[in-house]
Amino acid sequence: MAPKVGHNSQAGGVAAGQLKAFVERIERLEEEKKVIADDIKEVYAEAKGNGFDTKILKKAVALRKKDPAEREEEETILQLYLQALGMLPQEEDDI
Amino acid sequence: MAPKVGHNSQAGGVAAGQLKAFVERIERLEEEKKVIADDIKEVYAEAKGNGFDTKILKKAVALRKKDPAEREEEETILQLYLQALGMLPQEEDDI
Amino acid sequence: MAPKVGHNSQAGGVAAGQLKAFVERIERLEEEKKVIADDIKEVYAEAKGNGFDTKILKKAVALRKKDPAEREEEETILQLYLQALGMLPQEEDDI
Amino acid sequence: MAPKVGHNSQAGGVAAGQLKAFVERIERLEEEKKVIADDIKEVYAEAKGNGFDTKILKKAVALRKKDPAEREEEETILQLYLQALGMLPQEEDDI
DNA sequence: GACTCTCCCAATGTAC
DNA sequence: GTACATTGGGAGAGTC
Repeated sequence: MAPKVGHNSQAGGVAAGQLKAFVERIERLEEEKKVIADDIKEVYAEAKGNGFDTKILKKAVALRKKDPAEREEEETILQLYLQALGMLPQEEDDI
Repeated sequence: MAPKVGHNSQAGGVAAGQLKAFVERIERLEEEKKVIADDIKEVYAEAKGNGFDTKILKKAVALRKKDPAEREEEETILQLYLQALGMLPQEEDDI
Repeated sequence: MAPKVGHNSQAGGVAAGQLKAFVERIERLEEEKKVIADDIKEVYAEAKGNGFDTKILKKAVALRKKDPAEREEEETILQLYLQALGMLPQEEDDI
Repeated sequence: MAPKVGHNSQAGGVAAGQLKAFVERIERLEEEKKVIADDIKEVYAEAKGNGFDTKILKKAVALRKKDPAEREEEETILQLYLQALGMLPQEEDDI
């Protein structure tokens, strides 16, 4: 007789039915995700069509996600580093 | 007199209202996307909890997206290369 | 009196000299890295010019890095999954 | 008689010797690249040990690569956007 | 109290 | 050149 395996058999030790279920859930979700990703692209394209700079727009969106305090902190340190590296117009009050 | 700017003024040349609208649409969509991405992670975690190997599961999902013919083709060429590099158990019909 | 700062002064609390040294070391190394990365691209291009498939060649190189045993293991599990998903030509010994 | 193939035989249509040569060149270069990448990490680690903020240090290094004029331009536009989004301390001269 | 282990983010590398 | 996916590193929590 052939191996007695049901529709949820574990042929080779793998629960095929369960695996399929997982894979299908993942695929469904990934599809949804792709739709949304495309929507986002569309918005950027539309913004671009209205004269906005996509690259910088993305930066602005990214900055919005950050905690303002933390952002401030980082910016301050960055300015210090840039200054130390001579990458900023010299400090006027030191002249 | 202060610059005469309306609610959709272009202070500094930027249409603030329009920009905000774009940014908010993007943020809303990104939120949705994040929710789904989290859902996907959950499914993988659940699969892992059921004994499946996450990394390999991802590979399987990726393979499913590919055209079978193309996949076959690639696999064939890869086997050729691996053989040429001596990375395969020797060809039996050559022994 | 003005702050007494030497050539390694910590204007703003940052040791400028030290920072510059770090940055310059990093930049030098990144340059070297870029040169090598370009060399690698050239080799792939040359291989392509000799009829090899770049994409698959990269896969072969990647596989070479892996421990053979581990690779075998992963491949085995993947096959199990693919079989459970009905993505493999049917098992002959089950027919 | 066995297939008459020389040391550079094209068993299966693949020039094994040539392929090996390419792969070995690539691997050698990738090794070198890895060494340098590790060196870079070390420098960052050392900088961190000296009190520098790695994340921001990376930003500074990245900024250095950019053309100053372009950088300035981008920064200006970004500020416009942030202002339009109300993410900047309000313009004093407008109060 | 330290150490491991896991989870998350960032960064690199790859595919389109 | 851009966008995705994967990998590696860092941080944080739980355990011994």
